[in-house]
Amino acid sequence: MDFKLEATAPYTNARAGEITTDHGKIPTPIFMPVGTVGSVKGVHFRELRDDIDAKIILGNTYHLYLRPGLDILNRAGGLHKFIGWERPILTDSGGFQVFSLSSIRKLKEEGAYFRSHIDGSKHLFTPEGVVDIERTIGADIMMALDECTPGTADYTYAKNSLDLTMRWLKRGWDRYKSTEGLYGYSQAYFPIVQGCVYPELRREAAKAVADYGADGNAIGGLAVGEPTEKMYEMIEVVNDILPTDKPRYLMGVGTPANILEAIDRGVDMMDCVMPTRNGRNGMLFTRNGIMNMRNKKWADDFSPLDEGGPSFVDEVYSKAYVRHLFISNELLAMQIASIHNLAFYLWLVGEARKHIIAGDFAEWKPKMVERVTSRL
RNA sequence: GGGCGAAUACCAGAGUGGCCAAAUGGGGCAGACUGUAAAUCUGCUGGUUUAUACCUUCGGUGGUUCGAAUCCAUCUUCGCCCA
Repeated sequence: MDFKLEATAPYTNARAGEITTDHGKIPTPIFMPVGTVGSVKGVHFRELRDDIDAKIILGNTYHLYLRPGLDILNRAGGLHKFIGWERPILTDSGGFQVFSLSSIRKLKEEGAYFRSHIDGSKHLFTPEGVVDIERTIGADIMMALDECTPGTADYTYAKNSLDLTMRWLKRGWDRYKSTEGLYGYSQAYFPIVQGCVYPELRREAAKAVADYGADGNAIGGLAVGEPTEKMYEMIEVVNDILPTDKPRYLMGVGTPANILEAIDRGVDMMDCVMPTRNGRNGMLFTRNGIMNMRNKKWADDFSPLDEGGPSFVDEVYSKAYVRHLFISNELLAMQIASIHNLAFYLWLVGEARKHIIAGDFAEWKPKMVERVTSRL
């Protein structure tokens, strides 16, 4: 994997660049749709590629390990072949499941013990084991196993949690360095900065992570319960230390405004379930603000879903029709919303990139933040 | 013409003397959702600008009772059965 920094916008830390992987190039800043179980929910790959123009998608180690399992993935020749997606894939390590499935997992020094949310069976995720799984999945970018510390953790918890994550990183990194990809292309391994909302922990983590000299570095444990301002502050603290010549990946963030603010602070890659999940639940993000498609006010609004928007669904379907589909609980509603939201997210980071290169990102961003946060 | 049964909030449908402004489901209105156990979850859904408060409601009318959606009489409408 290679990263080329192309431009930095004046008066900000926003950067434009390009990641090169064996499955293609990724312009940055970039938003990565989440396809946890090998599917971006409700969206065909043709739409994802040709309409949304996603450059890279996510898969999840924990979910794919449980289903379909490593044997199937290995025999399929890796996840790309299994799902029919030829562009890059990044896999999360299961670190987020350490957070989100906290009721059915137990952390030990050796790793994270999970009970499967599917059948209750017991599984152990070690830093080394996760690398092996991600090798089998064949992700272009593999994430280190971490503990995604809750944003509300106290200092002692956060410190111990970070220390564990850093010990796990060493073990995962060693496994990564001593193994190779199974399918003939290279795989990168990104360490993750934790440290909750404590600047000194974040700095300590960022320095330690930077020392590995990985192909890219991630910021995790944000947008997990802490105030938004704290999140922005932590991004600044960490990006002050992470190398500028490597991509920075802010994990799991966020709203359109979060994304613009993160880009402003030097983040290059982001992912979030929001465009798909909130889309399925009737929420549309647009250049002009947020729409709840279930609201009565759209019932007789026959204007295009998002006139001049980046996806075909924005023009061919009316607001009234999409509201009708949501009210009727039709599958098509969720598909249209997911396509729209993802296309919008990709459009948004694409615009950010243009303005970074043009040099007027600092003027463009606040106006855009105001627009995307308003409610229609 | 006779017999039986039923009428409850937007719909369906519980409730059969006080704990009933009335279960539950649907529908409706709004909100939440951030490295996906999520096509999910939460609130509201008679009126009174707030309400553990008051007012008006359970087909109509009239009664019994301290008290009625619940008991009685009668009328109306609907359904089924017999002529």
